[in-house]
Amino acid sequence: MDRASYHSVIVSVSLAGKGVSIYCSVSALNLSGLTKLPVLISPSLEEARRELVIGLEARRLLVMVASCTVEYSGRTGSHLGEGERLVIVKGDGCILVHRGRDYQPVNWQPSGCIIQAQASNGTLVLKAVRPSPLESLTLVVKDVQFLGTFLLQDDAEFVLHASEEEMQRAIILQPDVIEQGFKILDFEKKVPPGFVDVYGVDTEGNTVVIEIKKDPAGFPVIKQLLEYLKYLQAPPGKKLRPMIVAPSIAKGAQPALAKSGIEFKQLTLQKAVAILQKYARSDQQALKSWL
Amino acid sequence: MDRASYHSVIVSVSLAGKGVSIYCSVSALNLSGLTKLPVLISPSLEEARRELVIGLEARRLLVMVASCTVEYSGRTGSHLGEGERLVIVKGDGCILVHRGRDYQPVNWQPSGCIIQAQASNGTLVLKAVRPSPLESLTLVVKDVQFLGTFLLQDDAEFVLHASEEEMQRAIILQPDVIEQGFKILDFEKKVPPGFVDVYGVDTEGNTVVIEIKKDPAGFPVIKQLLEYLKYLQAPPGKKLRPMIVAPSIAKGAQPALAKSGIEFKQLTLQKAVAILQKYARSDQQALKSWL
DNA sequence: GCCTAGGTCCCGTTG
DNA sequence: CAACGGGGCCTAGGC
Repeated sequence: MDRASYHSVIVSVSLAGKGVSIYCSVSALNLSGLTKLPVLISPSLEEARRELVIGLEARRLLVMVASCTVEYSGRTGSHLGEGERLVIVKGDGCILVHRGRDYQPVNWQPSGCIIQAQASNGTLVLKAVRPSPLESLTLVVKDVQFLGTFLLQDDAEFVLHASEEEMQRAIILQPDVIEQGFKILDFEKKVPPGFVDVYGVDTEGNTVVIEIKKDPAGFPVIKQLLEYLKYLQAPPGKKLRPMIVAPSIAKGAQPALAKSGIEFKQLTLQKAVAILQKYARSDQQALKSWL
Repeated sequence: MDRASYHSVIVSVSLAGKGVSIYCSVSALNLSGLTKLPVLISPSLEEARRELVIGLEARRLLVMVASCTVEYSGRTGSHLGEGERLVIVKGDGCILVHRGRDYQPVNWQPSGCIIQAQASNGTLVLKAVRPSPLESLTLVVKDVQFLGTFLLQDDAEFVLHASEEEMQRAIILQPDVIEQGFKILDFEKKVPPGFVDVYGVDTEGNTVVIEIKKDPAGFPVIKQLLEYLKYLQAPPGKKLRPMIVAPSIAKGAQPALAKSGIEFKQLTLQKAVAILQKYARSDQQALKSWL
C-alpha cells in the first residue's frame, strides 16, 4: 500500500491477518487530513508490527486494542496474564496499558522511554525501557483487534486553578484577606525542614507565619508548622503568630490547634479565585488607562 | 446499518460525515468476534453521538480521537482550549482526556461518574459528573477523527510484587532476616499515631520496634518511629530497640539516625522477594509431600 | 543525581 | 462520611 498516494487511499483495513484490504477512492470527497489516519482492524501481528515501527519512528500517538500479557520489572515487579487491553504509546515515549475498568493504567511507563516493537516466535513483543531508574515493561501481544496511529494537533494552553498556589497568590496580592494591615515580608521562605508559605508582620510588628492548605487542615499541617517555628523568631518584644490558612479545620484537629496556639484563618479556593480575578481585572484596567 | 447482521457487515466507516460507508461481506472469512468492533472514521457529530450513547449504554470501552475543548469544575477548576485529544471512557464510568504527550491525562474523572453525550448547537457535548465530591468534566467536541467502541475480554489476575507489604511478609516468614533469634510478637500493632510495622523481641528479651520502608529511609521515617516509641515500653530491665528496615539510608539522614539511637537493617525488595519465593516453594513441597 | 512538596493525586482500609 | 497511609505513585523545583 502506498502511503504517499493522497488521493486514492483513505483507510487500510486488513481483516484477520488474511491480507484482505479495503481501498476507497477519495478523489471526489473533501478528505484533507484523513490520509494521516492509518487504521488497522484485526491485522496480522506482522502487519501490526510494521505499523508500530512506523508510528514509533514518526513519534505518533499509537492506540492499540490487543490481547497480550504484561510484565514489569524495575523498582518492583508485576505480572499480568493474557487478556484484552487498550495500549497507548505517545510521542514522548510513554506507554499506558489500560484494562476495561479503573481510572489508572494497570501497567505503564512514564515518558522518556525507549520503545520498540519486535517479532518474536509468532508473537509481537512491545518493550518500553526507562533508563533511570532502570525498569522495563514488556508486552507480549498475541492478537491485535485494532491499531490506529494519530497525529494530534494540539497547541492549546492548559489553565488550572491550582489550589494552594492560587491561595498563596491571592494572599500576596491582597494581604488584607488575612487581616487588616497585614504586610508580607517573604514567601516560600526556606527553613531547614522545608518552606514557609507566607511570612509577614501584623500592625503590631508581630511575625506572622502562615501555612496554606487547600484541604481541611489536619494534624500533619499543625506538626509541620510547629516544626517551622523552631527555626523562626519574632523581633525583640514581639510575638510569633503561627497561622493556618485553609478552607476548614479537619474534624479532630481543633483541640490540637487551640493547644498549640496556632491561629486559623478561613480562606476558600473560591474566594482566592475571586480575588485573583479582581486583580486581573484591575490589571487590565490599569493596562487600559495606560494605553 | 444493522448491528445484528453478523455475516454481512464488519466495519462501518463513514467518511467525513458524508454518510459514505464501506461494507464488506465476511461470509467467506473467519471473523468471529470482529462484529463487536464498530469503528467510525471521521463520522459526523451526530453519528458519533449516536455511537457514544450506544457504547455508554452498553458500558463498553470508548476510544475517541477528537478536536475538543475541556472544562473541569469541582475541587478546583481548569480550562483547556481547542485541540485534538484522545478521549477514553471506560465501562465503570471513568473518563480520561490525553494529549499527544505526557504520562498523565490532562483532564479526567475517576470511576463512578454519570457520563452522557448530547447534541448542542452544532457541537457534541460529553459530560462526566462525579457525585461526591461533586465535580464535573465537560468536553465540547467540534470534530471527531475516530471513534471505536470495544469490549475487552480480560479476566487475568494482576500480581504486583508490592514493596513494603512483601518486605513485611518476608520478615514475618523469616524473622532471622533481621537477626538471629529475632521473634515476632505482633505486626501492624496499633499505637496512637499509627501502626508499628513489626514488633518483636530479640534473644535478650529486648523489645524491637521495626519500621519498614521500601525507599531510602529519610527524616520523616525517623520522626515517625520516634513518635511511635513514645507509646511503647520495654519489659522491666530490658531495652527498646527502634529499627528501620529499608534498602538504604537517605543521604543526610545518617547523623540523625545515629543521634536518635535507631538501628538500621538493610533489606532490599529483591531479597524480600527471594525469601517469599523460597517459602512459596517450600509450601509447594509441603503440599506435594502431603498428597 | 537526590530530596521536598503538591496533586482535581487515586486507592484501599478503618472508624 | 472523614482520615490515614501507600504508590512502580507522577511531576516540578532546588541544590
